[in-house]
Amino acid sequence: MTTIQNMKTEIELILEAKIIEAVKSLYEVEVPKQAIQIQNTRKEFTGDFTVVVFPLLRWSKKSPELTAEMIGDFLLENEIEVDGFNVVKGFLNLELRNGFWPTQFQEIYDNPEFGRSVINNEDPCLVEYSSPNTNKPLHLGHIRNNLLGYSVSKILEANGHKVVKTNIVNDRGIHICKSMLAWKKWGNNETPETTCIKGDHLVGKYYVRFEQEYRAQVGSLINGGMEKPEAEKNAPLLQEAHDMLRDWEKGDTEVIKLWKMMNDWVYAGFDITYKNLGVDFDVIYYESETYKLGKKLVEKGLGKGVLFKKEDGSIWADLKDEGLDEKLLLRSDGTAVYMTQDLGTAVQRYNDYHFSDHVYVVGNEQNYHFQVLKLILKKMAYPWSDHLFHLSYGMVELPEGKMKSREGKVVDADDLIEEMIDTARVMSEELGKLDGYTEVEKNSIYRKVGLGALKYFILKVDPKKSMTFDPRESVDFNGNTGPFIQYTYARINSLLKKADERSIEWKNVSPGDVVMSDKEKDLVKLIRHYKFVIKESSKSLNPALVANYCYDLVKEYNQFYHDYSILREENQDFKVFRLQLSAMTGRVIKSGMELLGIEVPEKM
RNA sequence: GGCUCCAUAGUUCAAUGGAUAGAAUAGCGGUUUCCUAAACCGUAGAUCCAGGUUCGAUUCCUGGUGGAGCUACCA
Repeated sequence: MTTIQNMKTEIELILEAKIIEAVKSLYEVEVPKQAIQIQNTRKEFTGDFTVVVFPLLRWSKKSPELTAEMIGDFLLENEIEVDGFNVVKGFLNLELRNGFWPTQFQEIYDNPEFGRSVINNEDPCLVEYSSPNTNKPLHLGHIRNNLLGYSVSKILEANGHKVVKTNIVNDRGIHICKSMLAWKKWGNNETPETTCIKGDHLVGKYYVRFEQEYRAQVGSLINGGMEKPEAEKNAPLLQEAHDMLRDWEKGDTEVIKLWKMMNDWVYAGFDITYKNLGVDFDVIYYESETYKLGKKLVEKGLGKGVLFKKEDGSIWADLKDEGLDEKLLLRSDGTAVYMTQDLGTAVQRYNDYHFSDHVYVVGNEQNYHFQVLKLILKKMAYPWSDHLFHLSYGMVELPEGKMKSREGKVVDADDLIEEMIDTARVMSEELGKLDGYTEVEKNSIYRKVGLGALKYFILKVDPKKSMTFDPRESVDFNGNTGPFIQYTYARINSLLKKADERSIEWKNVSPGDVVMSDKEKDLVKLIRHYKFVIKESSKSLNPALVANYCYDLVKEYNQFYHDYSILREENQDFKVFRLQLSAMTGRVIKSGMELLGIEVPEKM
């Protein structure tokens, strides 16, 4: 991803230039920028910024310590911001003048858009996520997908990208025919209304039913002496499902009618889940519409000689030159496969939006699929194929192993959301802090906290890594959790409210000369770091960076809050500064959590 | 078999090639006449193995071991 952000006024750049100057003056060489390593000084050491001098030794031809001393001396004399330094091994720790951090803080505090960039590219970035099948309800794996997609969209926006959130609904194919067939055979005309079952769950029930009946058929065929692969292929139920798919592609009225009805049940169900999860989309594509374009593209590719046809009439892409295998694009009976649809969807989207980049949030089990998708589009000479990114995330596993949706061994999304909110309610009632609030207020807070716990638990993990979801741990609201962060926000909010109640003037006054303690300076540094975090998380499409940052910030603030008086501080300047520091921390928490799709409660 | 990814405290997660590998949780021990104790402090505990590159490797390279995924005319 490309990120444009104006960082020219940064102290790092000033120091970098000065160090280049120092080296030039001391050793008479012009060193490249890459050789200048500046990092934040680690807390154990004294100083604000640290220059790593090892890369400079080849020019200085002196020991690390001496090189550091010489550069330190030069900076002390020639750079007004540098007030002192110390050298530890090859590390030159620079100490900045007293006024530096207060000034930095005021700049940050006065900038209401701190951390965010203005839109700098009119062509949007498309983010596809969710991508459900319409044959079963959403589960834990989808939750990770949805949270990642939504959060990545927010993060890209914060970095100045226009974003179009999109969804592709896999509403056609053999999977939905399985549910349809099972409902037709054993459904007794059940509907969400007659059963009071959420539509997606009802359809899912028949998908499971199909699998059960199918397994039974395969079993009896094997008992009859058939080999397993043969039996799996020839089971009458599967044949019937395939017949149904062919009828569907032909436009058979009966089949289409059934298909529409059942899909509508599912959509109504999904809408509820999406709403509860707090995610949404700007545009939704349906494979039942894009697969036709996909088929046309395949025909076109065949005509151009980019693709080839086998004797049985199936159409393939030959990717052996690219180190991959042959890939089927159209079955011998002329029906489309997954790849056909995705080709069509991609082209359709480019025609619709002229996107600058397109992010696909899809599980890592489809790495091969996206590799192939890009290659085929490239072969077909679409220049934008280089701008497709597969945000490949790892599986969510349960402590007892993998989820298996065919066996019904899944954590259902709706159940999980409800459980989290319930747990939040129980915890909160035990603590009794919301006594006196209305039911509506309380429920709103339970929701925020329960979902905050769930979302943070999932988003704090690096997307590309597979993760273990332990229900017991996910409902923990202490430690490195969403509620811990929310709690800190609520505390800050309460503090500021008290300040206002006591008519303390703090919002728009300058605190004058403040000598910051180390703790306060650490907090300011960490707040300042937020914009780097946003930038980096956008570059790497990684919300976990934001999540872990929020935690670090809150941890730091809690220590400050514990050790320092704020409202009781007698020095007016210090009091104002600490209130502003608290308010700023709150703003960053809220902003960061927003990027994760997590709401923060005003009290809890 | 081939390709890809992963391996860090008991457990769940961190660590742009940099200083003494951080947290959380579970364990043990503390803090509340005071701005929300869903908090804070202390204690103990880890880089799969063997080489290599480097001033410096959890990070990069090679080999091994262990695990996951893909390799479907399913999506």
